Amino acid sequence: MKTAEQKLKEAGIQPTAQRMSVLYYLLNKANHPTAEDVKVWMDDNFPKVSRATVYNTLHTLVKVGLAREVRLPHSDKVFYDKNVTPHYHFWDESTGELYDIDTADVNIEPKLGDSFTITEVDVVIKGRRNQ
Amino acid sequence: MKTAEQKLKEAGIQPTAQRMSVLYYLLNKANHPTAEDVKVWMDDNFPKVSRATVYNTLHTLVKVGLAREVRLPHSDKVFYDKNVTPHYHFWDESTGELYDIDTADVNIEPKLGDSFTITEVDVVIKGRRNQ
DNA sequence: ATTAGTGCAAAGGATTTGCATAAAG
DNA sequence: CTTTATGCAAATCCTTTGCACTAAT
Repeated sequence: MKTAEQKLKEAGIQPTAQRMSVLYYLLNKANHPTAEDVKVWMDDNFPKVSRATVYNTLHTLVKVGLAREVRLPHSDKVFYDKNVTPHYHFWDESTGELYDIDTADVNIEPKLGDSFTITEVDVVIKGRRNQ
Repeated sequence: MKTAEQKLKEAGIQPTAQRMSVLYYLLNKANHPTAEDVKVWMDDNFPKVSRATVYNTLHTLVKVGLAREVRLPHSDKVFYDKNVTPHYHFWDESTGELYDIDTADVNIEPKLGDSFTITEVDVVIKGRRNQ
């Protein structure tokens, strides 16, 4: 398993201490964190980061393909997703937890006709995880 | 076809001039407007409204079931939808236009297993409208 | 008279920006 | 030394809040 440092190097950006920590958190500790979640974790686990660097870092990770931004129907905040492959989301409305759903687990057949060219399909399923 | 005034009365709220105008715009002129879109239109077509009243009115319309809030993957803003029945959205990424999609036009079969209870499925299809 | 609705200005939360300092190539 | 990254504070954007004023019931 690659380290955050390795991933940053492979992505062609400097593996600074801040970036390594943010990416480590995103990959190993967090579940779809917001920028504020990252900031809070960094404040507890890193000598010192500014909010600007947290935002800069997240944008950089998105730009180099190590993270994705996710906007969800239930919130105005932007969430960051370590899963950069196509997938859907399940949002547990009682806990607020967000789960990834494999595209294979949801069969989707849009019949929109020739006048529409589809480039992407976003799906968010709301509900509850039982028991 | 019912007037905005009739709809407001039937919804059990006072058909004030501001509310009638906002609802008229939403029903007959706008396509998924933001609060700011409403404000701009009101500034051009109504003697005087405050931003607070625009927001209050939109929230009220949502509360009484005459509108719905929509949050989309491409924007941080909240959009208001006159279509309060279940439906999906198509977002034209070259024009920014938003179209409603009938649920019948997208066959969706989630196979999530017994541990998930689904209450709602949100779908946003991105692409281009041809020609 | 009470309640409901409006307007204004101030406050709030999330994110971005400008610029100065620091670190890396 | 030239570029890249970080930090801070101020600014911006969207939305909400508090409170006074006005209009309905």
